[in-house]
Amino acid sequence: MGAFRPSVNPGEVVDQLHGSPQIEEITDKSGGNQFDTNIPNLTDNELLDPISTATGTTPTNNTSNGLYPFPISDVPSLGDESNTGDHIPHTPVVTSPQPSISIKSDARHINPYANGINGNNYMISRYNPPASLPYYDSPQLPSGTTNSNVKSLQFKKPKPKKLQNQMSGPPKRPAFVMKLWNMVNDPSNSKYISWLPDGKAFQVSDRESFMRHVLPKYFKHNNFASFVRQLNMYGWHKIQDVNSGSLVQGEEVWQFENPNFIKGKENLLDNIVRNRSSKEEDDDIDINTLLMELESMKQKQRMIADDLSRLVQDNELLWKENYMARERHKAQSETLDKILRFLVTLYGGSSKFLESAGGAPSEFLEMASKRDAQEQQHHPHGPDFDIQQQMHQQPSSYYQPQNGNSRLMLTHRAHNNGSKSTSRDTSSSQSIHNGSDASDSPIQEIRRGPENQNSEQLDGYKPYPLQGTPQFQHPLPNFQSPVSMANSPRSYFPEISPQVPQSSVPATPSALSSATPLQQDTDSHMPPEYLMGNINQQLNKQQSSIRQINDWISRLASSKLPDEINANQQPLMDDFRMDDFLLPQTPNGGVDPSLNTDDNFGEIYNPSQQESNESYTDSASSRASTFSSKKRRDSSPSSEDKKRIKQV
Amino acid sequence: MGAFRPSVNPGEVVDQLHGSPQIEEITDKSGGNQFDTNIPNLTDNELLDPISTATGTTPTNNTSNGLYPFPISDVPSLGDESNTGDHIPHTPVVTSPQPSISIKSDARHINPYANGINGNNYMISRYNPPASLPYYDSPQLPSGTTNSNVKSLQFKKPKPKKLQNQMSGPPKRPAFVMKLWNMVNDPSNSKYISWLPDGKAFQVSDRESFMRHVLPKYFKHNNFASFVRQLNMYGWHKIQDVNSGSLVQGEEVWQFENPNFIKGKENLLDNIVRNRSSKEEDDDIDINTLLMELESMKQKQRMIADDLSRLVQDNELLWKENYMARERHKAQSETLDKILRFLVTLYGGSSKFLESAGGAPSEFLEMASKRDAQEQQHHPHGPDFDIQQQMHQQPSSYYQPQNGNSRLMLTHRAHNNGSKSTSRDTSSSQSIHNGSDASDSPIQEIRRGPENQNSEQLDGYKPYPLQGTPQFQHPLPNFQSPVSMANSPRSYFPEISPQVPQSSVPATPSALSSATPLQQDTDSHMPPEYLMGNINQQLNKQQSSIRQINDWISRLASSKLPDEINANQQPLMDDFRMDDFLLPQTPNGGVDPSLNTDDNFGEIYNPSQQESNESYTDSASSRASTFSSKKRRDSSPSSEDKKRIKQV
DNA sequence: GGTTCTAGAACC
DNA sequence: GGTTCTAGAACC
Repeated sequence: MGAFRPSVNPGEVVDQLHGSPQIEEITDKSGGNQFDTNIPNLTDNELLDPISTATGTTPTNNTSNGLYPFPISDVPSLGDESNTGDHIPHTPVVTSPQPSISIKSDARHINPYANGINGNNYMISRYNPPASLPYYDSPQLPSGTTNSNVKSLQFKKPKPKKLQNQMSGPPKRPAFVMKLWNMVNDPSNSKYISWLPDGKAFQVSDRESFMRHVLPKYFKHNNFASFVRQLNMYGWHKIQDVNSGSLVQGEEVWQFENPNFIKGKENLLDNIVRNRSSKEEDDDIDINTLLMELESMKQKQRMIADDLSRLVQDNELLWKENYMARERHKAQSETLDKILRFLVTLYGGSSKFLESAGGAPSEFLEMASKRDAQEQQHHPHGPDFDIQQQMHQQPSSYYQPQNGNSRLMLTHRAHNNGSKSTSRDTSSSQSIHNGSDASDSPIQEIRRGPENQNSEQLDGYKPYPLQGTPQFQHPLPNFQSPVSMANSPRSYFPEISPQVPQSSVPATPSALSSATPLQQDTDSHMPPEYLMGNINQQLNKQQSSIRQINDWISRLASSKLPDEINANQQPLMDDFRMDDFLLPQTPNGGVDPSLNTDDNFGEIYNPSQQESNESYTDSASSRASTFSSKKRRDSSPSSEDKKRIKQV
Repeated sequence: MGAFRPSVNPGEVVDQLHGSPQIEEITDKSGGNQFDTNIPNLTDNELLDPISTATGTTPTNNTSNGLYPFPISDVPSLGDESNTGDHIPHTPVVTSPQPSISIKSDARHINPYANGINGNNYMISRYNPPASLPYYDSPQLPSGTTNSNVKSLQFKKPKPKKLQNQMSGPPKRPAFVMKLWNMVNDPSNSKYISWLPDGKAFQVSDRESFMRHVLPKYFKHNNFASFVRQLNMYGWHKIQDVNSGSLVQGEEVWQFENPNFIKGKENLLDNIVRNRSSKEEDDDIDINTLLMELESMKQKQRMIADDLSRLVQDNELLWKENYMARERHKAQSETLDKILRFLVTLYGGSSKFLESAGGAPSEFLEMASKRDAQEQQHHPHGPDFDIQQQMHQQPSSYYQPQNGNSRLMLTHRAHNNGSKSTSRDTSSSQSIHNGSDASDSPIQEIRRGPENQNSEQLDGYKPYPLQGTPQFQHPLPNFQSPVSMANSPRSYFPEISPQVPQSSVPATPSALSSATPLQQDTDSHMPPEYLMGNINQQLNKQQSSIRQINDWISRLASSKLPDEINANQQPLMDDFRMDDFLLPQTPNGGVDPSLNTDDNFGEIYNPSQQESNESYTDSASSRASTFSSKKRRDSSPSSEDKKRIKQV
């Protein structure tokens, strides 16, 4: 049952506020009155018939203990005028003998029985029932009614209503409810308080008389305001009386209704509960948990931001580190190629050597040049992999992996543009070989693509393009940029993550982003196994290349030398066997089976990569490992070894 | 002036609540009274002398327009009993002629004038003044008084009090305040409302008479409750009367005080302001901004966590990538060393070559073996660098950088333990050279330390220890662990960040950590320039090593061949000049000056690292770059070159 | 800003 | 849970 909101013209609503019932009170005049107003006094009829309530609470005649200072025994002496008492003492609960007007209305808080000029002249109640109140679930509540009490609506968790029926024993009804129930149903009070004809509300016809004659019988006070406070506390609401101010009949009424306080339906009283105070748990945890949650989140956010900052710095360094590792690798590869080519130049002319080696060095070189191109096809994303949409900031610049070796490699120009200051700042520490700048130039690539024609100017560099693949020409963003992933070079390496979302951190942290983040729905992270597979593939390729080089060297060493030095080669090869270098051997001369695993790291990692002069001495080690100490002694360029080689 | 809290014994406090003044009201009886109570009626003396208020509002005799339904003209007909009117109409403002008891007290909210039994029997006011109210800044407020109204205390920003004195014109005082001021100061109302003797409060002696005779003259209502509501709204507070219930004198009093409502001090009225409603801006923004801020922070935190997760994955991959790049580099270095050693083996015996080359290869190798040890001293943290306290999870296992090349290198065993499944899962894709497992074993290190004796079993591997430096034997934590930095391998590389805090993200996100995070105070991030400097140093070392190798090869090539093939070498060297391989040259044969920058990336990066078969053809490129096409043609192992070499 | 109905809060 | 003082909220 909700508050009825009749759609009357507001202009037609007569202001009846000042004719509405007012609060009155009994004033104890037994001690004398120094003022000139005469307070009517009452007979003691009603006070001699206290009605026991559900809790059995009745007023006591205790005036001296201070707990109930209002003396019941004083009431009879309050005045000298008797009520025109027509009430029936101690009759059982019956329906109100009041004249009944058979107007039926669902409009609660509206008094249809007020003797007003216009029965349709409704007064709109000011009470906006909170949505959480269980007795305000009525669809009659106009949709336009909004409750702006944010605290009570938004922060109070709806409490599960405890079902009284499932409790053992009779339901415990609040004392006030039972007092009121008895009060209204007692015919002896019908002059002062009575049911409305429809039995859905009660009215207090004369506050003053009610206060004096009825209230003290049930409560420890005769304060009408306290009575109203209790009514409100238990869910009653005043019905605005449209005609209470007209005073045509001279009747002022206070009418209260409660959807669970219906004449004759005592069981409904079980639904009447005292409105819980906001003090008990709800409000406190609401506001305090909010505060704590906010503070906790702020702290966590700071810590996450710190982690993020560290990670960003790590990442920045790692990208650079990777880039330079690639460069080192490349430089070494070039050196290797150069050496090989030099050896080929030395021995390549020997057709006899090539045949005896089982393969032409030129073939190897040719194949080696192809190996990265072959690796290209192992990439899950081909050259046509579409990452354009990820690059709307720099739509025409992205890194296209061109071979396995340069998978994470940044271009020179891009890197220079992105972190020029960093590299320049630290370049002062590198001048170890200064004074010979011209000779300090790095090793240059031998094989060059046809388009690398302007590499003499650094900024004009263009990478060698694969056919049909766009080039990576634009600078990378500055690595120094803090949290945002948008500036991460990750987006330039689509083979790591095919879906690189833009930065999800809003630019203005204080702005509550009404737009939902875009990347939340899909987990774009690449499984590490995938990338590790790539890396391992590259590693395998790399190892196979090295293996081939060593194999070639081995064949070169074991086979006949070129024609020019062919005559004396045999003694050398008897003593210097390249297999000793290339294959790990057990002490008994066999191949170490423990090294023949498919573990990549086991294959490539050499734990004894220690730089020490002792490793070149015979007293270095006696361990029976891959190489026997004898073999190691043989491999060291000792004078003895050189001597034997020289014998060739 | 705050609420006074006398420290009386609570047991001595007499409950006077029910003897306190009550709310009363005028009931219009002009239309007849159907009830049996007699309401005293009033004379119309007072109503004929309306006092104009500050706003000039006076009740009108309008009974028909509905705006002021209480008819003033009806009042004279209300009753038949006259007040014992001793008031002076329209006299100027004078002090109350009431009998004055010269009790002076600072105890506000306490009625010292109540004719009680015990003047010290104070009633404690229930009003806890909010701290934000400007008129409750009194130090008299007991410190033990706590206000649990969190909303009003914690979330309402203190509004700067607008200074009325700085406004132009006379201060605008609220109408209610002026009405009350006039009301209390009008001697004609002294019977009903008057100053207390000390002039710091006023009292309403007889509510009923006051409501009937005074209120309508100033307000649009005769509702005492509304009057009290206004009083509360403007900062008045009821003074608890200890003797109001004793009724010894029969006098009931409603006494209200306001620190800025003092008899004779009209200027204080400027300080009386209506209590701002919580509806206006403050409460709404307080609670709504809190909600919005919370939601915004949650959203941002989700997004930051996503970024963090991505970065962690990136980092994980990059660490592995770096590790394997190190391995590749090492394997290449070993290959290079092997080739060189082979060459030394081939040619080292020739003392003539060594002398002509200007340096012994063994010297180079020796020096090369020292170079990383030399780099070791460039590390800012020596072997004694204390990172033990960062490793309390694995206190005895950390990575000690042993040389520059392995700066980021993980140990084999550690890596295997950490990500064994990953490497195993992807190892199936590497069996390109399967069928020859024994021969597929990786290249082994030639130089071995004395302690690498059990490397035939992979798990028993021990790295070669530097003297006095602890070994890195324990496995690294799993890289898969999500956000926490504690599991980052970063802590194993102290040269990157000397202070690696433990994870700052609490394990239980919902727990509001009372402990402050440890790492917040100091920015432990390493400047990138520092690490870049290290990297550049390594790069320089690496480059210088390669330079030396090339230099050595160049000398080797340009010098006389070993004795055995010495006779025919000269024609080869005339055509095959290693300098062409090693130094970038301009088309005119000079060294390309554009490459002689101190830019590290420019030094090491070779943009034309494209693997293509075309790079071996003469038609590959015509760019005038580091190598002329002629030189490139020369460098390719063409049959012509071989032929020339063969001529040697 | 005023009036009314209702709820909050403190104390009993 | 009851009583009292005060404040909130809606409407005027």
